[in-house]
Amino acid sequence: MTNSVRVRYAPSPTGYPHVGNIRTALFNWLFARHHGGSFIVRIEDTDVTRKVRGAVKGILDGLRWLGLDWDEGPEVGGKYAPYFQSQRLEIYSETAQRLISQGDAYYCYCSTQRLKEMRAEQVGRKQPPGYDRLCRHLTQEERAQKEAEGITPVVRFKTPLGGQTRFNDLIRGEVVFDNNTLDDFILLKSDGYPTYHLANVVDDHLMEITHVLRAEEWLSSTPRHLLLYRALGFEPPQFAHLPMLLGTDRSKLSKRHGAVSITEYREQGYLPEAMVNFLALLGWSLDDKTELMSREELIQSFSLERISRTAAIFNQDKLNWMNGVYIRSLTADEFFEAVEPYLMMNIPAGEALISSEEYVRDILPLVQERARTLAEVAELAQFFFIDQLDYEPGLLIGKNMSRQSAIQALKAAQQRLSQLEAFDAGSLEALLRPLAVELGLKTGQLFGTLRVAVTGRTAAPPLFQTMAVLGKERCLRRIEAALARL
RNA sequence: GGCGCAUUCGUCUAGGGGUUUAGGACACCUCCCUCUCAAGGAGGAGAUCACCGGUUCGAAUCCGGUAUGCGCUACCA
Repeated sequence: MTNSVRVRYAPSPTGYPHVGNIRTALFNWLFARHHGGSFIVRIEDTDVTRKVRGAVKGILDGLRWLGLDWDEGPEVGGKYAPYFQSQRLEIYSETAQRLISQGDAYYCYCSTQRLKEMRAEQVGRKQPPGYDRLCRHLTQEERAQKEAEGITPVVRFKTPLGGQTRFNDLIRGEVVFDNNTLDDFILLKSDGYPTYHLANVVDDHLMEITHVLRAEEWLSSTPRHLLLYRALGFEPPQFAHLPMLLGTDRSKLSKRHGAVSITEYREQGYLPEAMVNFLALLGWSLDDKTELMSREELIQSFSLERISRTAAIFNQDKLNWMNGVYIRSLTADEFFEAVEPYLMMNIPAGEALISSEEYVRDILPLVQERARTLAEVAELAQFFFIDQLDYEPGLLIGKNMSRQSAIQALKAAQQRLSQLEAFDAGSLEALLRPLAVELGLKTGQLFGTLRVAVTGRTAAPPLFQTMAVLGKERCLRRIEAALARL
């Protein structure tokens, strides 16, 4: 297949995998899969000072968790290896050398101190800050002089002084920049590492990337990249700048908006399918109503044309809703599998799981439709796992009930229940409903009192099923304990 | 400050000159179901389509300007 689509996800391992970043990965992946192309992961570890240990693993684990498999990249290798930019340093410095000898780049010896002062002065004069090109015209002697002083230079690109750079963004349409608003940006840092601009352009070319789908924050850098492609004689890929993801206050999504790392969402018990579905809808839509879509459906219907141009706010409420939908759609076995690790993290639930998986499996259907996250499950089912219920005794006395009537109700229930042979939901209902009438209570009153006695809560799964799962022993003991509290 | 991008219910969005009294979803409210909570069902409220001009018989949709927001303006990506 010729002209096959090749896209890449190029994260920088400077922290944990941010959902905004992962959304970019998702769009790239969907685009590649939709077109039967290749999805490549390339680690852009060119900033030694910001490198974070374990970040690469976090990113890859995040992709794996969401089911975003890559055709080339770390662990799987590929024709264009290596896929870590820190292992491709020679390529970049050779390219920089070539640019210098072509006259498209030059050494710059300016100190960070001078650069800082220059910028401060420019800002003070309300001038746009930017490199003043001092070293662009250094003579041979001046350069030799600087070298003799032992200054390690950086390499800067000779940005054309005039003209315009334009391109057709696949999402935003034609974008035009005047070259004179661009300064002579750095290609190679003094530590020998390339900047994003150089490494990105070189690798996208070498790895034969056909489409660059990246966040909007890169839009302003695109003319620099285009200028580089031209100087290098490379044919540029197509660009598509994705809308950004914002926090609830419309600023760039960050820590203070809550969870931002995909790892955190995983820990909180969001299902990967829900996460993929939700993230896909942030900046992309199929039509005016379709919202619930599987990975396959997303792949099939994904297209660049339907990506929106406006930044999107990450709506946690909607994610919660969607995750609940996905949780409810799970079969009993799938739900058990999914929730098991979360139960193990909760001490009483974990112990129950170890001592009787059957018991836990009986409990799960009662909480499945009430949980929005897997982490919530242990909390919702907590009363199934502990013996000492902790609740306000007053809760046993329902609306329009007296302490006396609550005691009377519990005693009567205790008495009847102890004689009940078949302790299943149907039998319990057949026994308890008439009992309410007998006691002159509304069903809601009797059941409410029993619910608190048996679960310690006013909101819980349906009473009869709950009691059936708890079993006769436990129910009677809890009623006894409730009586003691009144 | 300069440059760039954007602007439809609180939020995600549909819509791209007449089919729109601007549709859907989340959240919110009411009712139904009901032993509570969920889930489900039926409704409701919520957007003068940022603003001002222009083009047109007709504009949320096209054009211009303004405002606002965001991004870039690093030997960070």
